[in-house]
Amino acid sequence: MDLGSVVGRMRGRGYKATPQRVAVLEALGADQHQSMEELRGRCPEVGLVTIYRTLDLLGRLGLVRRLDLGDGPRYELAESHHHHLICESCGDISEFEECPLDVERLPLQNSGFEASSHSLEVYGRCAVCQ
Amino acid sequence: MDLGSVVGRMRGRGYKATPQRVAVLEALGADQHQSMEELRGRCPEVGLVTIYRTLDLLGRLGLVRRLDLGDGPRYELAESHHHHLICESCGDISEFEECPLDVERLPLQNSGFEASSHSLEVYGRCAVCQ
DNA sequence: TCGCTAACTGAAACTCTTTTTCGTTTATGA
DNA sequence: TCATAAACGAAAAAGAGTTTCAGTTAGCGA
Repeated sequence: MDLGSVVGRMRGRGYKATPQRVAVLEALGADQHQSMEELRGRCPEVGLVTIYRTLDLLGRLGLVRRLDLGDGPRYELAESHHHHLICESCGDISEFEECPLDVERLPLQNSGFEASSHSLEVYGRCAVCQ
Repeated sequence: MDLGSVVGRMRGRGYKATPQRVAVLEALGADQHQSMEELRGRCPEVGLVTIYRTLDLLGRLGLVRRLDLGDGPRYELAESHHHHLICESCGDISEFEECPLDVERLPLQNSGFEASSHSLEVYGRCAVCQ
């Protein structure tokens, strides 16, 4: 999803496409699963409060996902569905695309639960740390 | 794993099995994925600082797992390996035992990553909220 | 069983992250 | 261009978690 369509989607729902919001979106697009500190560094002209509010808004619009991989919250664009390999030794995070989930084995039929998304993290030791 | 063996394991590593630590362990055993607030309610005689320190110690011993399911951290005994269905509407959390992961499809061979554990959460709407 | 000591506890103070408040500014539609 | 609801940001507040430190205790050895 490109920036233009995101801006259009925001306007369509009655939200203003301010320069600050666009800056946060661009910061989010620059890398995967960034911490607040990293995001701040990518848009230093935007006030801290505004970053928090923008992430909240984008989250409610379904455009941004909030992760918690062990060391504080991280944020990523929701379009990038992937999973994480987290090294418990050095903290490095890498991602993989293919979803190793066997949907048939999810206990959804009997429970009446309707799944909309999921999150999978694999913890262990990366190649460097072994 | 029963309380006795946990106490034995702690002593064996040079840690003392104090009444406070036992109380936290019993509180953990009372329910799944509890918040700090719930744990506090289950062992009100233990100081807040000691609960944090005990959870940290038990985590390092591999006896307790820390979860983050969207609303702050939660804690559970590591012995109970299961996954979570989280209702985004009412916040209810239920768990299921069977692991729907297709290990063959995990990209571990080529990456050199050595997995030791994983965490899977499915988000959606529970039967009641639909 | 007793006493020693390293380990442990908890109240208070502190740090860090996130949220709220409120006066000012601005994107957008008419 | 103008009006105005929405948004911004600085400061203050709230909240979660950590550190400090003086007093207490579990567990070992005698």
